[in-house]
Amino acid sequence: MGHTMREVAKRAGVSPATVSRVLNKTRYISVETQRRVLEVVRQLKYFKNVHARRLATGRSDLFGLVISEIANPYFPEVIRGFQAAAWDRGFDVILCNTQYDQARTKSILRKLIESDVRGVAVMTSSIDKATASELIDAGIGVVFCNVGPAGKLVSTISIDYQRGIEQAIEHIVGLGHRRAAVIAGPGDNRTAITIKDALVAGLKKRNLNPFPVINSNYRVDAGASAVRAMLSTTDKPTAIFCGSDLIALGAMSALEEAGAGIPEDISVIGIDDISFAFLARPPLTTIRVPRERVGTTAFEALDRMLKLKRRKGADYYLETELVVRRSTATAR
Amino acid sequence: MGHTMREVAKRAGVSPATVSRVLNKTRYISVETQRRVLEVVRQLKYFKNVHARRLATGRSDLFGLVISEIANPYFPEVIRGFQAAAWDRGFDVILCNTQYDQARTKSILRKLIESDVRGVAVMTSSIDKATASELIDAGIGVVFCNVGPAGKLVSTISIDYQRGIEQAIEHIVGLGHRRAAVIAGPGDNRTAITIKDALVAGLKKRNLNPFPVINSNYRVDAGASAVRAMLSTTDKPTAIFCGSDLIALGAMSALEEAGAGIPEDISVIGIDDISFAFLARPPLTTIRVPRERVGTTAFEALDRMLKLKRRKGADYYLETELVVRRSTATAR
DNA sequence: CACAGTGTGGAAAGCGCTTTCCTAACAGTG
DNA sequence: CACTGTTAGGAAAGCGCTTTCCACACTGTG
Repeated sequence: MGHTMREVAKRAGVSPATVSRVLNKTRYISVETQRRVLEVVRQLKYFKNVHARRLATGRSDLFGLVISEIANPYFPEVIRGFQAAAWDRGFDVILCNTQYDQARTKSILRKLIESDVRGVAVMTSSIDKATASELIDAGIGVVFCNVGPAGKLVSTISIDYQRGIEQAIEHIVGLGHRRAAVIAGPGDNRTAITIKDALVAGLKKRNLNPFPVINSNYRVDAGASAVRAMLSTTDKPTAIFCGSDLIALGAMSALEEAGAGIPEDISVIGIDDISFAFLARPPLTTIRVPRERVGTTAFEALDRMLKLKRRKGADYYLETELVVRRSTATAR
Repeated sequence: MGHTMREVAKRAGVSPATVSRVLNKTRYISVETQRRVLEVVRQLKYFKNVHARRLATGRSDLFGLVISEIANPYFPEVIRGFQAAAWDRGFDVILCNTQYDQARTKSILRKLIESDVRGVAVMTSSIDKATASELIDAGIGVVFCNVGPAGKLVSTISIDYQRGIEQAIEHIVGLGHRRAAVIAGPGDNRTAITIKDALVAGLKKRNLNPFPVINSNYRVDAGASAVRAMLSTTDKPTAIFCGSDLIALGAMSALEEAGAGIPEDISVIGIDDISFAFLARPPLTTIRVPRERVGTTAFEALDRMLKLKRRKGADYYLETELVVRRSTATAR
């Protein structure tokens, strides 16, 4: 469709090599020749072909970012962070949603390998160890973000929920609550389990033996149905810890429907601090996860790992912290 | 890094051509030969190189999707729709955020051309006609989604806000409201202007002369400050039309802070029906934009246009409809 | 038996770039 | 003046695939 370098070279009266060198500034070319070449490039509206370039250089400037579902409000900031970090260093990113679908995930992985990406950041638990090793075998750097197995050759980003959860429980205990419930995320999700365990352990440590944990999924209506189930029992909690902000928002809407006041009757705490958390009514008290930094850190982890001659994974930890808003108050 | 087709061919005792044909099912190859080739492919964990392929075939299987900001909740479903449609037909998509930055937009455009994408869907108003024509000159299909100029060689997707807005105004009038305000989106945004004009015209037609329109931006706190300004005047509206759900959510939170009941004192209506609209409290009455269909339609528009030998843009219209929830009620 | 048709596979010419050598011209040095 | 260096640029060999053209071996037909 477009023009080729050879055409540009001919019109400028130079060799393709020279054109390449001018365009990539890869060697000094006399000012006059440069001018001629650039002039022709402008006239012809020439753009170099990235596929040919990648083939010739033998290395790609691509990174993959694998998430589960783009509509999940957890991801946008992560994506932004990752992309920004990659762009800053002249790399491009291929964004892939698994949509929680195994077959699709397989085919995504294949595409990433075929695209010869340098590294991929995996943000979804739907990739298992075997699948990941395909990447590693292909010489591709891998970083798992709060999912999946650590390993000699993969880096990991771990979100330390511990601290935020500690703060949250202290906050709630300090407000005089004695009966707390936990609505956890899906039972097959590593992050959800970690959070649930931390919550339960923390509550037990302070002798607030938690209500039976309710597992839900991350869909927006999951929190709602969990709450409806909870309210149908006689013994009601005065505080609810939710495995994500989405669950918390669902819970809040069900609580309101049931006529329970937040925070007068029941306090609600979420996790993530998605952008809507502070727009909720009342604004949601939540444990903030530094999502944009998850993205940038993931990229940097890859970048660093790939620079090592003897490749070796590293582990990164990111802190969480409690953000107190108005969905929590003294127990009545 | 990986193996090449030649290596596979040698180990399987065939020619590279045969390997290519087996892998792409591009010609019948005897079952026995196929088996041998595939066996070697498995042994070697061979993956074909997509850059070489694209270079050899001379056409790419890539489409570009240009949005402004991935954290804007309007986009995720659009992206999902576009990606899904592309994947279904074996194409890949390059997702680009302009972040409202001109320089960045320039460089994105260049990258898309260099990547030899077949078409690009533009969902942000930060690309002007001149820039778009660079794409067209490069033989790339272009579709504008509710932004930018129509033209001989570009297709457009237009969201028909008219109908939804009609319904919304009727709804509000039917509830007995006589004093309505409009908080519009940014004044330099084509969509925002369209919506504002339609709202104002509709209100005037029914003799509800609207309050002075307040322009805001799409940031989440814009609605809030608009409301604060509005409430400081003596004459208060009983209904507020917001240029987007985000603005509406901001408005609601400011109204609550100011002690105004929704919907008892003031009804609020948004536009978009983002996924959080129904989680708001009260759940937001809003004009739904079929976002996923915007994405799929955009892709189909490109696909169709590119199939024409004599390329020619077409225009597509997508309907909106009112979704009544609980943020609107009879005027008091 | 000659011939066309068909089914299976190989040879080789690119695709549009990058990059390694080379070369020619010129300047600087002892 | 012979030499070494340096500087600006060209020739050409790929990068790893696809695809056209060709060839060979069969089969079936008149």
